[in-house]
Amino acid sequence: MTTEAAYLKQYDASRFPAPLVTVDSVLFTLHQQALCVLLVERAQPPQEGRWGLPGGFIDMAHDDSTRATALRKLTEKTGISPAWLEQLDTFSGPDRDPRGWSLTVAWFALIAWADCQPRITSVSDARWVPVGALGDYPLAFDHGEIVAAALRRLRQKTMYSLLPVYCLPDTFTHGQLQEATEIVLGQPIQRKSLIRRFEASGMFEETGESLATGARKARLWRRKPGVDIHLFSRNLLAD
Amino acid sequence: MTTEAAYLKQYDASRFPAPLVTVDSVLFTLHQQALCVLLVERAQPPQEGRWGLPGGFIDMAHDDSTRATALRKLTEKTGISPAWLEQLDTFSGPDRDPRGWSLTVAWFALIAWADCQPRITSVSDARWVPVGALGDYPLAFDHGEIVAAALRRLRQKTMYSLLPVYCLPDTFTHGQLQEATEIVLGQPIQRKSLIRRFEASGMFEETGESLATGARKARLWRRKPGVDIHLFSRNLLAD
DNA sequence: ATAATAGTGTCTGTCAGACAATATGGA
DNA sequence: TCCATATTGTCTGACAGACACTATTAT
Repeated sequence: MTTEAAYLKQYDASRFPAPLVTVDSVLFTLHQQALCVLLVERAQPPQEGRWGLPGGFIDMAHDDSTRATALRKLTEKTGISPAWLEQLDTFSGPDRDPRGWSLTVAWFALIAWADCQPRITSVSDARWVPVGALGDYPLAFDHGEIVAAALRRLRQKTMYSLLPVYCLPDTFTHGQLQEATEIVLGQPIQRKSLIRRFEASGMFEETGESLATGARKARLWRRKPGVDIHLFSRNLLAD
Repeated sequence: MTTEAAYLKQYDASRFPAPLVTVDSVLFTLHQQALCVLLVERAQPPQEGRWGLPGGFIDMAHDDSTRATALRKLTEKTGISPAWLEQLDTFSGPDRDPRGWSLTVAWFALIAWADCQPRITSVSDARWVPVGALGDYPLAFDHGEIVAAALRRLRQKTMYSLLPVYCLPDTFTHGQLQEATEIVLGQPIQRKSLIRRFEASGMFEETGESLATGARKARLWRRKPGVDIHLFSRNLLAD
């Protein structure tokens, strides 16, 4: 038996103290002109009754990675996979969870409201909360900080990509993307600048359909399958 | 006793299986016109004899966060704190470590070669490896992937900030920053563009001294204390 | 003086901001 | 037709790329 094999045979991870590891996600969507985040009411201690991010422990028997854990937990709540999912950061320390030294891997996700609305309303412990109304929800642990970090990431990335499309349904108009972008950034943007980027990105194709929202019909677009997000070399709203 | 307090009293984290958690850092520096990464030869199994990133387990009695773990491990090897330290990503899964389901929090760090060189040469198991020579070093676990991710982060961020200054000594010249930037990006940049950004960043002040490297003396600069890194709204080398 | 490196001036190209002009479709 | 919204045209400004030009210092 090699040294390596002998070592592994006698190795017992449970002999060492380990931090409490969780995976939490900040899932955003857009609904009624507001940026919303998915919160879950905690049914068990610790912090029973407070609101928190959807997440939980890694299921080592089934999860391939913390991404899988995040997806599993989000799918339980929304019924579908988010259109966008990226790792945000980790948050750790001896005091953030009363059970002891803990570490959470935080993920940042986007989804179209229409795609998961039926499931959310049927899950009574989950709720979409407009980010402006977060003050009314006492958040568990350091989840407020995590949401704040996710918001910064979303806003920063919206400056140099068309990330808000991942909050829109499969087909959408320029106007919907403009509205989504303005809600995320919290200020109006130049439609012309957006459309220039939209063309330059190479990410989209026309469906041939069009949508009458108010006056003139607007063309409908979809994301080209298999095409990655385009990052621009300049920011919007550079000031 | 409240429900919460009762719950915490009976809670025993060790009853639940937990992933193996480590903290690893990718520390870069510049030396002899090359971008180098600090590697450590593994003295213990698993993967004894292979090279890996400096890192290890969280010391829950002393580390306030995984940042503290990263700093502690880096300081052991280099003798000083890195000039730049940010979280890179986490890497996790059942197969990346032979001991079982594991998760590593990866940090990305920069330091000036002169600031830690004496210590490194005296620590026989640590070595600066030029990134071009990484092929000669069989890396443990998925540390090759982690280094690749750190390199992408470094190069991307160099496009919209003056991040390579954190690889320079306390005082430095425009020429040294240009050289550092060119080594990181792997291609020449316009000195004029760099100096325009240097001025606009507001991050630096003259020392009053100057340095004769070859011909005309160059002014020496230092980072203004307490001033954060400046992010530009456009990339260099946008193409 | 010459060479070599430091530092400046300035023109061009790209793309975001601004907003005017035109197109379309329903009432 | 008229209005609201969609879409396009085009001018301006900021800033990176390019490169010529001037300044300084060791030899």
